[in-house]
Amino acid sequence: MAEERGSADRAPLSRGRVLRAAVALADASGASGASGASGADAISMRRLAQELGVVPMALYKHVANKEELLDGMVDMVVGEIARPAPGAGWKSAVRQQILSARSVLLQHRWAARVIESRTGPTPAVLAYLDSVIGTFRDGGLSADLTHHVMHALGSRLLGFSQELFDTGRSTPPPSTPGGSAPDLAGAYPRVAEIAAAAAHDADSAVGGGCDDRFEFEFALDLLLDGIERLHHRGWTSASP
Amino acid sequence: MAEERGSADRAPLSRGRVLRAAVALADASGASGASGASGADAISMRRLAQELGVVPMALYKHVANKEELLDGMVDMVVGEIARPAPGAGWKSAVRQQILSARSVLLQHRWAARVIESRTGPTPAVLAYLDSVIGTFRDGGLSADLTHHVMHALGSRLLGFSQELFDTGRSTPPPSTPGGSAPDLAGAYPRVAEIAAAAAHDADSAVGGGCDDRFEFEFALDLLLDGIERLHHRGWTSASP
DNA sequence: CTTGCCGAGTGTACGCCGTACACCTAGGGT
DNA sequence: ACCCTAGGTGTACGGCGTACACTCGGCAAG
Repeated sequence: MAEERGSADRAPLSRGRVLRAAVALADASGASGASGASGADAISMRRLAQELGVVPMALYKHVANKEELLDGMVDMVVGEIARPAPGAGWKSAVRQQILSARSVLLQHRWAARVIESRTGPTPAVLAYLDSVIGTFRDGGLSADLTHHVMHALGSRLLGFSQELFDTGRSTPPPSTPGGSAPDLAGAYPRVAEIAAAAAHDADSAVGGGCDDRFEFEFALDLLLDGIERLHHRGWTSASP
Repeated sequence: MAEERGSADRAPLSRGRVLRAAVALADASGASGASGASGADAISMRRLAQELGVVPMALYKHVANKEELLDGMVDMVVGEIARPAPGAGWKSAVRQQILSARSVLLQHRWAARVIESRTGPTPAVLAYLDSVIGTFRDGGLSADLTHHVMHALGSRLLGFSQELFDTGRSTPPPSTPGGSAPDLAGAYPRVAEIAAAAAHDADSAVGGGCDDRFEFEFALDLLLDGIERLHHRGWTSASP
């Protein structure tokens, strides 16, 4: 069974193989040089079938439809998130867990958009949430507080940045691309001022954007610190 | 010019009319009864053209392509967000502003997904951000802190819930739809426990979901309180 | 060995999508 | 009278997801 030979690999095709190929295809299509859509757009049944050396309809013997394919891809990615080291307190355990989720998302840049497009939870996501909830509960947080805290963290639990526009790359999508740059500084002076504050230390980011990692941890710690305070205060759903 | 008559309105078609019709179409296609996709999926050039009694290609005389159409729709929705009452302090002003943004998003349920799909900022979004930044700065927050705070709030500024899966409606997307319900309670006991805590007070939500408004304000206040504390402490980018 | 089944892979076809391109046509400035 | 142009049209192309009928190979039952 462990025999997959030759150039045109004719391994018998299975749900696992389909899903793995789909993830690989999406990974490989990030910022494609030519001939292909990038990221999530690259995932089409036809393209995936071609990648597997198979006719498109063959895939439907292993996944019900494209939605289920995407669900499977999400589960595959979420399954990559490392489980936390058991020693630390709930706060640093959750922190570490979420940062680990973020690092997985950074390795699969298409995944954020795909996860956003899902309407219901997939098994791996539920298992992940279950584990995070366990960390909170074992840390002593009440079920009540934990419930609201899970909502408050929301997609950040999976490493989402929740940026408004995907960071970096600012200038020309809306108006004239060839014109000068009076737009930002002139029409939106406050935005310009704040954007200028981004140039504080050009250390981690590749190009002109903000320090994404710093921003992510800033927001995360803001939330975790707030949660800790509520916990110490014995917060419940009825409080001033 | 101000004469639009008759049943089959033959007003000359303009960018504004196209955009307005697109927003109306998307609004009307939320939870469609029959014959149509719901929400964001309902927005297709062909469908929109049909709605306007026109051939699809006619639209391209007023918008460059579908991306620009979506940008325009976003601007239209963001433009609906009420400007804040000028009296109050920065904290309640921002709070009120964000809740107002949320109420707009709730009136255009398709908008969240569309905004998420945009890659760059549109003019109305920039103007909105400019206004929020102004509130922070006028409230005395440093440019440095305001910068990070804007990142931390992220899409929540526009009223996004940032839920992991769009809330309510839990059960059957992943596994067998006809089976019993041992899945959740059995396989994910912590999730079940936390979900049970959702049944605290069934007041505001329509059906079985959580109290979305409460969750939203909980998270928002968690962030705003944290921001306030950092501000009072004189936080800067270098601090323990 | 024959027979029949059954599941994996195939081929064709449909309806939808965005949009490039050539065309027409009515209205207005010269 | 002229042509120019802006706005609307018709046709067509390539890509998408997927329904449906099929073929073909291996395998259990007879």
